[in-house]
Amino acid sequence: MDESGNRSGRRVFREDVKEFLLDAILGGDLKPGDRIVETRVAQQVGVSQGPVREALRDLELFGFVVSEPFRGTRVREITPADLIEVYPIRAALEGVAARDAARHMDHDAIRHLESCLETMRQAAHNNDRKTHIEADIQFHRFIVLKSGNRMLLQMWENTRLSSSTIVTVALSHRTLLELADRHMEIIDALTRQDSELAETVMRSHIEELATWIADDQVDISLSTTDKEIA
Amino acid sequence: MDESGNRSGRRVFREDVKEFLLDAILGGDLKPGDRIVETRVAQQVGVSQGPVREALRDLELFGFVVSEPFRGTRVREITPADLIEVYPIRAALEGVAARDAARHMDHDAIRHLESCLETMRQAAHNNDRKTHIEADIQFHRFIVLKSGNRMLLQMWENTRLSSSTIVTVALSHRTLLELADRHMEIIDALTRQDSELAETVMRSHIEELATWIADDQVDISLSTTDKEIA
DNA sequence: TGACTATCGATTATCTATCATCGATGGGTT
DNA sequence: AACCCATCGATGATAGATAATCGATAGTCA
Repeated sequence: MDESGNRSGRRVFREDVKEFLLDAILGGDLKPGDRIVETRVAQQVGVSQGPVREALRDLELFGFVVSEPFRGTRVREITPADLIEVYPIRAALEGVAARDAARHMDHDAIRHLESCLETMRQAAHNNDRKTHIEADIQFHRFIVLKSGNRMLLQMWENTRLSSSTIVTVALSHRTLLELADRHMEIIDALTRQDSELAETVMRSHIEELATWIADDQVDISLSTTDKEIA
Repeated sequence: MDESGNRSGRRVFREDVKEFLLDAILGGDLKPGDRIVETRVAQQVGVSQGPVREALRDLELFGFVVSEPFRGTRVREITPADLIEVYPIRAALEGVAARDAARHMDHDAIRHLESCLETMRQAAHNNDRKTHIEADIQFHRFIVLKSGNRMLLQMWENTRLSSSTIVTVALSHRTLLELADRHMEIIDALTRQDSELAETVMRSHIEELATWIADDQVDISLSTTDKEIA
């Protein structure tokens, strides 16, 4: 079965439109607050308005955009207040994921995480924020995958939890190397196959991000240049 | 602002269709495995196919139905394996909700929970499963609401976590009174405004459900009559 | 009798046209 | 100059038509 889950491999246009829009949002072509006009997107992608409406609705439920009936759709502006709400959720979900994953972490799995960490370090060295973020997300996603809980993985992917990593990297004032190296303790906990420790460490790892955002919130209001995301 | 969040109060047809379908699914008119034909629903509700497609997509993302491109939509069959995956998620999320809610539980809030518990007890006495379920959901929803985390509440509502309560009541072999009374310890923990205790108790409350489902799974495969949901 | 293939009906996906809504703007009045 | 209201353009929402897809069925052949 192909990646779209369809036996025949046929895809609906909604998926193409969604990819197009996600690329634009995550790539910076569409910025927070930007209005998304259905008919314009339809023209750009080469489809009719229907699949565009469906794609936008998906993205709305995933938290990437916001809309009101008859008033159009905008790219969601993620505020520090949003992040402060999302981190307890991430901490809880990824804590459970780490707990259940700890029982399935063989040598290859640990090496995969170490590889992600090494990629983060290299990216920090090169000041390559984009690669750093992708490796960070890949690190966390792998742990959720190893938990064996498909519903948890779907929920993790279908919310904008992973996009919060993007904003954290942008908003926090830590160096990329700092952000990379703090993943080491997760690897240690998972290597020990200690479920309880894995959960505790993962929750602390994420809850600390919320503390940083909360502490920096005063700074942010005094300085707007940090809002730019690579 | 009205409940649809729209300033002018205008609603799109998608919401009407969604309510229609949810009523049919939760009310038993549409059973797990039943096929949902877009054009037929459109005719029944009195709208065109477009809003029906949008409503079905929402319900798919919420986990109530499943579909494949070009192959139609069916009501999702919730298996014990599904539940065993959902409970760790519920436990984690509602644990966090209880933790954060514990700081905001004034006297009126405690009384509201006690009222829900009393409704459950009355429903148990009357063998009224539907009212019992509704009060149970209301109980948990209120705690999530009191956490003050809007995103958590939205996530709790936008997944089918609440529908897992429906299935648990049906699948577990406990009496309705047993199911009602086990909420008492949550109220106790919240009354103490003890965040850590509240989280621990809530997680145990939900994780125990998973244990019951896992233990009963052998029984379920031997007896199909229990699959009927009131 | 079983396997294979063509056909058809049901249904989904998409397109186009049109209606409804909202916000911006300009003119008129005070 | 400020305020109010009518109008209009842009855009969202929906209806109806049509194209594409899939599964069931029937016919044919070995």
